[in-house]
Amino acid sequence: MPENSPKKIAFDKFAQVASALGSSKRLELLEHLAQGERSIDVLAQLLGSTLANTSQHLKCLRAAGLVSSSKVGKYVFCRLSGDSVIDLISVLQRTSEEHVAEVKEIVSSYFNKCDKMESLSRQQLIERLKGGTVTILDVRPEDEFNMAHIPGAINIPIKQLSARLSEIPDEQEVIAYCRGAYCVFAYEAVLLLRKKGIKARRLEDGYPEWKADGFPTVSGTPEQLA
Amino acid sequence: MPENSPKKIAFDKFAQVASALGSSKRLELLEHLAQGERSIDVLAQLLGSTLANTSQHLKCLRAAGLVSSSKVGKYVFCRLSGDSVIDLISVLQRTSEEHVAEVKEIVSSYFNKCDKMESLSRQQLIERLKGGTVTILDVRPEDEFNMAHIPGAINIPIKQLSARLSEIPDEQEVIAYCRGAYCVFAYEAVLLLRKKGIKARRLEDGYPEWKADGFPTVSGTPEQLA
DNA sequence: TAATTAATCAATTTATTTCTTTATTATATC
DNA sequence: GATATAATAAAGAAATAAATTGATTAATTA
Repeated sequence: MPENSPKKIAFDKFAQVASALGSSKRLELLEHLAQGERSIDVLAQLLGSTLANTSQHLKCLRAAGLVSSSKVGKYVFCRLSGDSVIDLISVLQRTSEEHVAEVKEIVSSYFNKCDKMESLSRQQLIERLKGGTVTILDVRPEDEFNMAHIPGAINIPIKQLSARLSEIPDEQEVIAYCRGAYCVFAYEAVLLLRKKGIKARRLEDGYPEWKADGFPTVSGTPEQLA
Repeated sequence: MPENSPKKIAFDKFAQVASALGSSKRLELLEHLAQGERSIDVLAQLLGSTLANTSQHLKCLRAAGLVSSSKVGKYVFCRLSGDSVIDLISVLQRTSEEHVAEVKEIVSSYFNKCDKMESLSRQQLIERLKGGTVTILDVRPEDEFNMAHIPGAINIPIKQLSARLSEIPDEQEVIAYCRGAYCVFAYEAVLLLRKKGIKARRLEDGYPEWKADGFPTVSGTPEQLA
């Protein structure tokens, strides 16, 4: 490929974007940002990394165009550059699941172990909702729920779930979701609920994919708890 | 993220797959493989790299599950693990185009310069074909055309195009395609044809995307010219 | 059987990444 | 104005990746 050809320049940029996705830490950052915007400070805490390190990773994501940011007071708030970033991550995950034996193994042995009757697709959930016989359970932390969630969902963070079982309506199947297809919260929730005799299934993806697909969402005041 | 959690393992794998895409050389390899299977020897020549170097890059792509291979005689033939690999690359390119200013700039100033009246989508081409008033021109090298191409297409490699203009039917618009959305062959073909007074446009993608989308293709005997 | 060729392996050098530490800048608060 | 805090920048150490070279392994051909 000629060194200064437009194709070479474009391919180098594609490679830069792919490289930005080539770190599990950055993928985790993107997963958090997919829930809503956050300050770098908070992201660092969520990752359990230093502020400097987190700042560097975000610099890389910004250089790749995947994340944008703006300063408000002394905080820099970061967000995904657009919903297509969620699509990209989603396709990356699905392609990996299809072609990488280890991922396939993890998914089938872990994420679907309790889900022999398969998890529910977004479209299936929509149809169930028309019947009105479903409880949508958002098991993410409260602040993520407050930023935005699926309409009609109730929020019980996974850590409080066993203590707050009484809040779940009787006689209805529960559909649990969390941060994404590979987030374990919803999986754990389904396990717990079934142990308690409650009929429960996992939504196949999480909030970000729901939003990126153009389905309706409810956004609360983004209590940007910095 | 806990070190040995299934999520961490999965994310590490996702990162490995993304990293495999994080090199313009490997992206170029994938582009060639998207046309059909090839021996490592031939791939090395196409890239202008050494055999050892190419072998190493392919090792990386195989480890990421994106490429598979099998030995026939003394040749190792490589191919994409599946059409979803084309989808992944496609989404990577489109997301980059959307969010990276440099790519957007290249695309608009280079790939669309002669295409103010926009390039044709796959679906649009299908509809045009029903009218029967279109010449589909495949400007890839002959061996790539022979491996597989869009039904009804005629093949004139870009290098021979100016000498073989007489083979193009009169009075019909020409739709040119090549290896992908960022391959310059089709662009150059359209430029040349228009200069000669022939009505011509670019297909927005290339052969790989056509195939990955499930549209019909014609596969010739894979003359594996090793 | 010897020689050739495709591919991999192994070792080396060079270049990039990643993470940590320390210093600096900007904003907010005391 | 002094101090605390969020973020970046800069510099260094450790780990990882890339390209080159030479040796090794198969399969083919002479």
